[in-house]
Amino acid sequence: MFQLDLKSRKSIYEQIVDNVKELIMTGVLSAEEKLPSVRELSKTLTVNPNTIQKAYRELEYQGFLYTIAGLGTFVASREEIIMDNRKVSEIKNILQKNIRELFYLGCSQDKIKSILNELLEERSDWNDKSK
Amino acid sequence: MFQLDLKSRKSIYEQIVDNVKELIMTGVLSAEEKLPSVRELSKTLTVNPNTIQKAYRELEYQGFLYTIAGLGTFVASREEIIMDNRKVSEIKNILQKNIRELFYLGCSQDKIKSILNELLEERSDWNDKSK
Amino acid sequence: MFQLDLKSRKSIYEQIVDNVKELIMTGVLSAEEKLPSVRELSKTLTVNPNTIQKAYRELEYQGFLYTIAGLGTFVASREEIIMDNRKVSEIKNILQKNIRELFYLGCSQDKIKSILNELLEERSDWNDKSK
Amino acid sequence: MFQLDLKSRKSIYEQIVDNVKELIMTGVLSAEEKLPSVRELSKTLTVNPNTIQKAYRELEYQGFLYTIAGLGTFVASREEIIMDNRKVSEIKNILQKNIRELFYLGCSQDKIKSILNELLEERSDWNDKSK
DNA sequence: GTGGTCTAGACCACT
DNA sequence: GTGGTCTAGACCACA
Repeated sequence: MFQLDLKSRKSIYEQIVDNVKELIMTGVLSAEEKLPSVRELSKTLTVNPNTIQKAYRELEYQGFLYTIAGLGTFVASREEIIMDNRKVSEIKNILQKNIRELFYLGCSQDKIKSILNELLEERSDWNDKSK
Repeated sequence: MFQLDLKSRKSIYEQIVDNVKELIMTGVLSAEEKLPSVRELSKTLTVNPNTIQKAYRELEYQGFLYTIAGLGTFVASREEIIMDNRKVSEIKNILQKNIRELFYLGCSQDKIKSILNELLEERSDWNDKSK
Repeated sequence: MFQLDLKSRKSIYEQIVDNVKELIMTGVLSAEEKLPSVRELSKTLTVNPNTIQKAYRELEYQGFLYTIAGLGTFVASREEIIMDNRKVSEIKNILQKNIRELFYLGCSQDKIKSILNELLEERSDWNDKSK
Repeated sequence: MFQLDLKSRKSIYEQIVDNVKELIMTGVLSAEEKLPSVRELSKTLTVNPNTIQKAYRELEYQGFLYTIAGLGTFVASREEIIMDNRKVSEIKNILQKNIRELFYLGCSQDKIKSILNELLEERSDWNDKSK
């Protein structure tokens, strides 16, 4: 499914959150699909079950997963995710900070534009895949 | 100089790092300018001096500041900051992740484009200021 | 009859209990009426029979249903339900807690009053229906 | 501060959440006030620190507390709490369910009204206290 | 000192 | 089998 980087300063559960989120957002995991059980993924990644559960719960809070106790954990359908304006402006701030940093590192405005366009194109790609 | 948001989940030292970086990148703090001393800023922000110390050290490590013992801490000139390709691609990853999330939250491609353009425009603004 | 919300954090058997209780209390199911058999409801809701069984048992315990072996499960007549003071004060506590929360969430006293009145009115409605 | 009921089917962390919420909503704990540290409360209640932390985190998610790592956990000011309509209608459902049950238990409409009024009055009481 | 993360392993309720 | 809770105890980063 994915691999952990134990050397990263990111905590394990955060890495799991990010990886699962990416799998969902790129369409590798599709709506209503069952995720590996807590114990199963715990074995696969050789990580404590509590850590997996923490990650799954965080993803639930963020609206990406839902859980049926006794049955398992599933990918939420995209319609369930509420267009949260606080979240959007939070992301905007992160983008702003990073674009500034790119500039300060010496990237020209054109280079930055081309980077952003590239990222937008890639978005279209996996958007098509999920069709 | 700037204000801290104690209710943020960001750690205090991280907020200081980000704020100082922003002041430098937007040209509010210009090259060779002296920063407030650790003790001074510690009083201004009513924050533990160790926390300021840690933030300054981090900024030094990232190349934004330099310290002369006995004199103080100063803003490094922009040329000192190496066009670091690892750093650039790291930022690219962050941008990618966040653009994906915007899309997944329900933003249309056009909306995302307009957000990015807005951020690029804003960049031009303070680019002019720093001239 | 009713639908389950698998994405709810409520357990399935609890949802069944609540739904059946509601149907009884609003008069949709009337006294002495036969409920679908465990197997039948299990098919309708595509839910494990054990889960239905557990819900029926709970409703029996609470006094809303009674079972005659070999015949089926039936709605108890309202007189069977004892005016249980412990139960009443328990509900009072729940109401108190939730009214407090409404207030704390920023609802004005008037708004809360109008909400409560609305709920009382609605009560009169289905009270009439059951006549 | 408060006591746990180990016999309750409510989980320990849930009891802590409810108790702290009540203390905040009744004004016993006021805005910006520091809560006992995780370890401290853990000793007071003779409960594992992880359990306390889980409760504090849940309260943070709900907007009642905020945390500064290394400093402690504090009561959020009421203005921070967003009037969440989903939450309000969720509470409305709970109220509805319980009012229905009161009626079904044999309470007259007048008795229910007087109960609700009593609860609204009590609200005014501690509202005054917090002035 | 504070909270944050993680492990190992146990027990419970629900499906 | 599934997730949910809890304990005991360790280690880390931050203030």
